[in-house]
Amino acid sequence: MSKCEQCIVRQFSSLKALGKEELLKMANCKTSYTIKKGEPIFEEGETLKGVFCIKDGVGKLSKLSSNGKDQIVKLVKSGELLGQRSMISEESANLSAIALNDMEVCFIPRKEILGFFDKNNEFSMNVMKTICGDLKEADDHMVSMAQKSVKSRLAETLIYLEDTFGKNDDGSLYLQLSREEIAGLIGTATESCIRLLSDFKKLGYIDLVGKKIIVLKRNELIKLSN
Amino acid sequence: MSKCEQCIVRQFSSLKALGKEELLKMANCKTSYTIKKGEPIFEEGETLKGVFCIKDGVGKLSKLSSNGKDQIVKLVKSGELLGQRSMISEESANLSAIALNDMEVCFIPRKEILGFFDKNNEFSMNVMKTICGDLKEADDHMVSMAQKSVKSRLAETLIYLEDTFGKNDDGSLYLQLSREEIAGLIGTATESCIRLLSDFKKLGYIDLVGKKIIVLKRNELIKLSN
DNA sequence: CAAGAAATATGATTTTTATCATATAAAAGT
DNA sequence: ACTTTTATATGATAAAAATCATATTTCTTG
Repeated sequence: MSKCEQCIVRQFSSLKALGKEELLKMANCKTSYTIKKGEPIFEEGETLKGVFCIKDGVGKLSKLSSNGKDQIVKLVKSGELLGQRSMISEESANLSAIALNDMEVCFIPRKEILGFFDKNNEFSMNVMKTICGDLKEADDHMVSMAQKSVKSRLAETLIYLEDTFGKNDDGSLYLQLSREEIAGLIGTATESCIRLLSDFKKLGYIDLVGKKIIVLKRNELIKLSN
Repeated sequence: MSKCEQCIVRQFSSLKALGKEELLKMANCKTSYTIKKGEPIFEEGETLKGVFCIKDGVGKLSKLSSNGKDQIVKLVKSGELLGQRSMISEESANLSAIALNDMEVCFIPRKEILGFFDKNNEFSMNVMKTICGDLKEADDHMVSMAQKSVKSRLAETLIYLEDTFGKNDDGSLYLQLSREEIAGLIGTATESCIRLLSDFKKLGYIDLVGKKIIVLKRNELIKLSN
């Protein structure tokens, strides 16, 4: 069993507020495991028995719409906690969390987390700030969805993917999503997404090499995203 | 100066967790005032010096999109607190709050609110739960925006307005919004909104009497909203 | 490595939605 | 009460996006 005390990703999450004793106690009751690409950490409607701390990998939080399409609400990466909202609201999960590549996560039981809320005010404040950040993002995302064209949203998303997950040595976006996933992220039909990527390529804004996407003219994409 | 202790709407907000002493102290430092229809409580980008407790009336939280249109993110009514997010995140307001009819609000200074966070754990938990609720709503709203047609969203919104703000004696929706505001709520062009309302009327689902909207076939609207 | 499956790509067409134009009705100011 | 302004309504058209069809490419798996 690895020690939470030495875990680097903890520093990036609300858990950074925990003291030595709390960390030792947490290390004793946590379970860490691997989730394969495409597999769920939890699914919409599920009752969560604790929170998940992402040690490595990237996942998507998505919701199935009544038209059968999967809308990606948020992408999550190492350092983030999943399931906080369900702990606080005492409700089942509103979104499904699915691994986009192989992930390593730690599960921390509900009881432990609620204890931190009670005793550690800094932890509570950190969680609150995270959720407030999520709310701001969600509101902004909503306005984008409602007011911007699919083309703008695609441009915006490519910039977001570059800024958030970085690039490989060959300049391609580190996070490789399928066209369907990109479509789910911007809220459009897969074909429309593919078509617009082709358009961007023809304009010389990006290059497509297999599944890889290389941003060539960042500034043009930024212009389009408004 | 009215006493917070006897204020009914307090019971519906996070402030219900406050004790007698805290209420007396708050009553001393709060300012209550009236906001006329159409006037702002605060605007996007503004630095808030406290939170606003809505005593009476309805307001909209909206954001100006880069295309010049106003997207309504949320409607707020009596009992709700505004500006909590800004207090916690220590950021300027992400949304504008504008009165949809004459409103009465109380302003509670930042310092006072932060004190409650420090000392009153129940209050903190209440605020957290509220924000978690907002986040869930925002996520759901986002999926609607991205995946549903304008027609579905309009039907959904009419049902929401009926359920949330009720009806007048003549059966018309209590909250009278302009067509432009309804359009801002569902994220579409004003003309499209007007046209669809006319369609619904022709189908016999609603009736339009001037600005008033009367829901006639609730079930048909619910069907449409999926 | 070949065959089948899945993902990507592109064309053709339809549906949805926005935009522009203009008419009519309601509200507000003088 | 009448003019001006603003909101609502509707038609015509254009643009955006979805859908259906069908290649082509890439990935799997025996």
